[in-house]
Amino acid sequence: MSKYIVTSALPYANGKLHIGHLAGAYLPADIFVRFLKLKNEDVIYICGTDEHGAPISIKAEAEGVSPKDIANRYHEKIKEGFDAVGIEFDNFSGTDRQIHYKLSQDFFKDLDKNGFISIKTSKQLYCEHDKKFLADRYVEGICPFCGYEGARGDQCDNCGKLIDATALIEPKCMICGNTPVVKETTHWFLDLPKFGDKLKNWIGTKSFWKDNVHKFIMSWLESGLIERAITRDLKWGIPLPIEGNDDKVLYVWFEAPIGYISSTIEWAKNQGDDDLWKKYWMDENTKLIHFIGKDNIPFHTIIWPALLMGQDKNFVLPYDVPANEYLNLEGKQLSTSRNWAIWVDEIAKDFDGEYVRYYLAANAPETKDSDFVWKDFQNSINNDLANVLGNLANRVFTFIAKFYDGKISKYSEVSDSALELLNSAKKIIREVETCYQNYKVRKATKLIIDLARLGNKYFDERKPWKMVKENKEGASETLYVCYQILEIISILFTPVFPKKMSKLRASMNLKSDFNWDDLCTEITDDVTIGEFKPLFTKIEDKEIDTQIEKLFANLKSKKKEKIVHKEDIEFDDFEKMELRIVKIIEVEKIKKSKKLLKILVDLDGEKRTVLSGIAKNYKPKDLIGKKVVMLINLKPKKMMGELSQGMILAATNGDKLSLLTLDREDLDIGSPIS
RNA sequence: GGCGGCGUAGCUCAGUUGGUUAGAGCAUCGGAAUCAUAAUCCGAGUGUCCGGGGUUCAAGUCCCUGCGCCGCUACCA
Repeated sequence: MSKYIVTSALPYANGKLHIGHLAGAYLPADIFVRFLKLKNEDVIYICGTDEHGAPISIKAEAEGVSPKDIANRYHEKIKEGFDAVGIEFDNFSGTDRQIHYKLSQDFFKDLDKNGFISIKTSKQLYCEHDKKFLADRYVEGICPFCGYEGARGDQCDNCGKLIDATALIEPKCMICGNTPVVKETTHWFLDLPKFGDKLKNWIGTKSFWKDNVHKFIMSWLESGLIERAITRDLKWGIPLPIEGNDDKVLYVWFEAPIGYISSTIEWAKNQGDDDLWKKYWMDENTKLIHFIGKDNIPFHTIIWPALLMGQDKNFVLPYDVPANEYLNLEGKQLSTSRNWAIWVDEIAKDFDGEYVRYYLAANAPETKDSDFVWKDFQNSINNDLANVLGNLANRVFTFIAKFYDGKISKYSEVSDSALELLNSAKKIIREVETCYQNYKVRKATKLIIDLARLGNKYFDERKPWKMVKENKEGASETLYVCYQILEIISILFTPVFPKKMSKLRASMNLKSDFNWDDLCTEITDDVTIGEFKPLFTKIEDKEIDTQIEKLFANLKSKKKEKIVHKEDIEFDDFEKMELRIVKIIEVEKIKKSKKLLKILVDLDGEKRTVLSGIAKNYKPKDLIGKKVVMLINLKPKKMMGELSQGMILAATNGDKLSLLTLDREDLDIGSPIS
């Protein structure tokens, strides 16, 4: 028997969980693990929060608490979210614990000793007031690309581009507000290219990996591996284990995946056997399976395996990395910043957590992005669960109670239709098993609901309500067979509905200690049913309408961004700008660009070429003849091989854009603006 | 522009290595039934499988091309 370590991506401890997280990395893993446990496999399910990095320490400083407080707070919130929907880890740790510190430092030391670490100096922003390097989010300034004022040191929130902090215009230290200086700093790099061949060979053995994962890795490998910095100038994190460098910490992406191991070590200690973790991590037969979202593919298939390969200890390498695609919400991509999301704790408050499990399982983004649609959520629950499965259970139970005082016996003769049904059930059992084994949760749920449909069909065909009047014995066969079908479903659906199915089994007076093999043994005893209440209650239209309203209300409330005023300027400053009316005479698209238009304008005889990023909002032919406002004396700039001599003014709001035009057409070209 | 993905019934999607008359659920219409949470069951379907070309005895599936949409990326003076 092989052992399994199943992990889900470590959630970052500075925010809550939303349904996209669940659908991608947690629910599929949880279902897989519950399935393996049903099969009595030796499996541990490991996770924990990722607690270091700049965003957490910045939030901490903003709130005047310690980073640890932030990490602890969200660790608890995230855990509550998981509990609410029944995601059950064998261990849920965090990366700010001693075990993890030591292990991460050991990882670094081994890599260093084995020649996989190099040192480089580079330029970074340094605040002389706070005496520290301003990594990533510790600095804000004007985005060199879009001009957005709140751009961070690593990325601009407005245009989404990655930024080299030294390129920021008017950078400001987030702590004191002073202007930082550019200073050299030293960083340690992981020499990824040295692992190139080894990685290629290893990945070559992974032909069974999901197609999307394989494609992603190959394009990464082909574009060439580069050395990657694994240290940061921060206080919050795991200190670099090299003397005299206590101002450096290991970068989160380096240490976070090590959390899978340290969480397992913690688990072993809790089990009272400190070395137990080695039996999993150091056995080459262990199947290490990482469930992640698609954004995590390179880390888990290239960098993390490289880290493992560079160790003295023989750690097992990932066996499989089933990466899921994204879950959209009502047709649009989930977005935390725009508040376009459904939070796990909130949905679990309004609906049964297992409804959420079912819907997300039935719509898992396994091969492509899928969509969470509230109306569809309601439909799935009401039709599949309440009407099909719930009703099957309900009609069988009430029938047995009503006509047989809650007790029926094994039938003596089996009808053809019963045989047919039981054979279909056997086939479905095999198919469901294959699906679970291959992370195909979506198909598994569909198959099980199909079985419930077959049950209803069989019940209708046999018409026990009629037969019971003439041949009570014969009618009991139908009930007995349906009872068997329900028993099968109670096992098949346990990975998805652990609670509901155990409730169902309790009503059926079935043993609470059961496993997958029980699917092969037919019940032959008399059965007595217990107390029964409907398994699934329907979701009313009103409830869904409320949710939809809430969703859009959130969106609106977030859309209103505060207007941040700029510093006052002198009239002279304004006078410096030469703004004039120009007429557009020729427009053509720049082939290589989606947004840029090349515009030729007439400035009272003089002609100028301007590039403008308005191709998404205006068609070239609609622009010709328009009189617009242009900044004339802006320094010319080359873009996409063309020289732009000025800037056409436009108002923007999100995707909307409008050129500034005149409300009196008779004004001359070249008229100044003042 | 580069890389990747997608385009199948009104809607959400299945469609394995090319192989009979292209499927499921929902919604719609008609019927049966009354054990059951008005639940269930049966029947009816509607399709230029995005367009065009090609390979093949055979294409939703493979190749080329055009269009449309999405994601990442570059671009936004």
